[in-house]
Amino acid sequence: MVSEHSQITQKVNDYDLAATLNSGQAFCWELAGPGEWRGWVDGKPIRVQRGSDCFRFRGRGMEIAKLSRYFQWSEDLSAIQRTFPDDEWMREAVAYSPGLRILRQDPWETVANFISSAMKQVSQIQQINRALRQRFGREMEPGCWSFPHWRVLAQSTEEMLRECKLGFRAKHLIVTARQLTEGEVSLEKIETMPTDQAREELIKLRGVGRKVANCILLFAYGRMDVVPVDVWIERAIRTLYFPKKRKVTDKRIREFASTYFGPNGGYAQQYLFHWLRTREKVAAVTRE
DNA sequence: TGGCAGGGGTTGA
DNA sequence: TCAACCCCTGCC
Repeated sequence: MVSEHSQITQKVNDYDLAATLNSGQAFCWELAGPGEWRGWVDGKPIRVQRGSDCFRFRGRGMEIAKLSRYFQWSEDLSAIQRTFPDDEWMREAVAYSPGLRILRQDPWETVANFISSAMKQVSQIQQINRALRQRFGREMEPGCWSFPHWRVLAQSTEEMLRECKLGFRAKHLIVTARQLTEGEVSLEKIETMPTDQAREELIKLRGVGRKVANCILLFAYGRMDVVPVDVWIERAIRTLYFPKKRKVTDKRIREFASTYFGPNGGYAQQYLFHWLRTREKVAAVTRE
């Protein structure tokens, strides 16, 4: 028996859905219509639309607890923002998209996405996510394929993964899928580990280095103090916070990132990242 | 239309 | 510390 589509309306405050879904943390969302997004929560295809003070969800078998955990609308955003450093750049980044949130995503899909992300742009990571679903996932609704379990990818071949536009990352993803299948690393156990230990554990996975591990900790395990330093954040820290110093080592940048932005540094980083990326796009479009 | 540089990172020497 | 990895995109 196929359950019917249902609808859930949830009141939300301070939530910029577009910025949140489009800020390089999740790769399974696409615009389905004006203000309506199509994507996945808890392995189920859903649609979400922003009303004036609410979200309207449509889908089959949705659970409010799962939606709440994924979208994190209960987090007190202004309390989080109050922990950010009070400087000109942070103020500008927060003012640019004040309702930007950090989602709580499925660990495995986050691992796979960020292994795929090495030297890739957001749109390309989205393409890979889609290709993996179509090639290896289950069709839950016409045109909607679930993200494949690691056991499925572990049984595939590097060649098959390369057909999903993974390039040299295909090797990394298939080895990681096999490591998980063999129980070499447990994504479930990481949930309760202290952050440093969790990071070491994630780095055991092939294709996961420090930056990718930090993304996984922030976007899948809710470790809000973890700041992934990618080239955007590195560039931002160099130009915004060390404008006069010529030689600032990478180590110094990482140390600065992990202390300066405070107990919710990962959140702060996401505001800077989104502001820099889209501001540049806006500048490119409006350039005379 | 085609050639070319370069990219949100990791690995292994 | 640095080249190699693969391929898509944007630019000329």
